[in-house]
Amino acid sequence: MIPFYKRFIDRFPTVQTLAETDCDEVLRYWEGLGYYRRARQMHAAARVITSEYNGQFPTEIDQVRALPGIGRYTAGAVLSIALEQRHPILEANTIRVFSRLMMLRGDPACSENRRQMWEFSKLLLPRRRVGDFNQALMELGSTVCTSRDPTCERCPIARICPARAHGVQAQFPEPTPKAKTIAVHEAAIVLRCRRKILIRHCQPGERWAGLWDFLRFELSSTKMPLAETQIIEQVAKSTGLTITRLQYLTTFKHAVTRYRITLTCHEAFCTSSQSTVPPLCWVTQDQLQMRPFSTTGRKICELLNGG
DNA sequence: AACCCGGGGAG
DNA sequence: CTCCCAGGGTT
Repeated sequence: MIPFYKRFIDRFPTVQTLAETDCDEVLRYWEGLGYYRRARQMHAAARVITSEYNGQFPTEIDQVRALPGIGRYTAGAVLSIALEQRHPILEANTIRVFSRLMMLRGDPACSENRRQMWEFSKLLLPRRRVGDFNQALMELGSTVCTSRDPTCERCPIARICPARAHGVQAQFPEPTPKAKTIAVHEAAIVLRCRRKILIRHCQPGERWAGLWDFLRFELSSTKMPLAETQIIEQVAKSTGLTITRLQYLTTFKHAVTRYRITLTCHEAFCTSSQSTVPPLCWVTQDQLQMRPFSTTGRKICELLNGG
């Protein structure tokens, strides 16, 4: 994380720098971190701060919360830590601490329990050093009041913890019922024409919006040659281009939220590059490194470069 | 209120 | 492999 942070701050030292940069460039510096929406939202927020607040980060909680990508937690954290304003926070670490201090039954993620924990966090809030207090709560959850095997012997508030008093700290927080995983098969196609490769700008609402990707489709079957037939059809349908040769490259497995994706990568060739319009774009192999890709997209780029 | 998003580190 | 993570937005 630290190298990413340093590189990012070096390139975008101020809100103004961030605001005047293309989103593509910002995403390139974010590439590999995941949560790409956050990069786009931070970029959008920088533009709001420049246009609406004369480049000065707002100090009213409602103004801060109205910024793209900033919700109740982030607004409270920024204003309490940076400006010593008296706002509570609630996030993964403090949820765990509170679930033990409150002996909270049921899924801590459910809305009623969330509401109760926000109320609890308000009650706990000190009059002074709110920022330190909020950070200390998170640090306590991160280093002492841990998810598995909390070290209560080292906990500064063990004496007021009812879960500890009853010796039931291991029963909290109760596990969130987890959605079962779904197996998905996808195909990525590196489509070549002369010296160019076809890539696609992922659109708003799609996964990896704002990033670039190779042609990618969901497959109903991985059985050859049925998959090949699907690929040829899908390429024709989405680009109007006709594949003259299709070759298997490799297979990646990766997980996205509850999906377990098996991605089979192919190389394909066509003789005409006509009638391809945005969001499609033909680029040379060298130009691939200028564009932000998801991690799987970048793996395919590395494959092409002989990685 | 339910659901969506990404990837890496730890165990 | 599973669990976990300094959440917010959309529907």
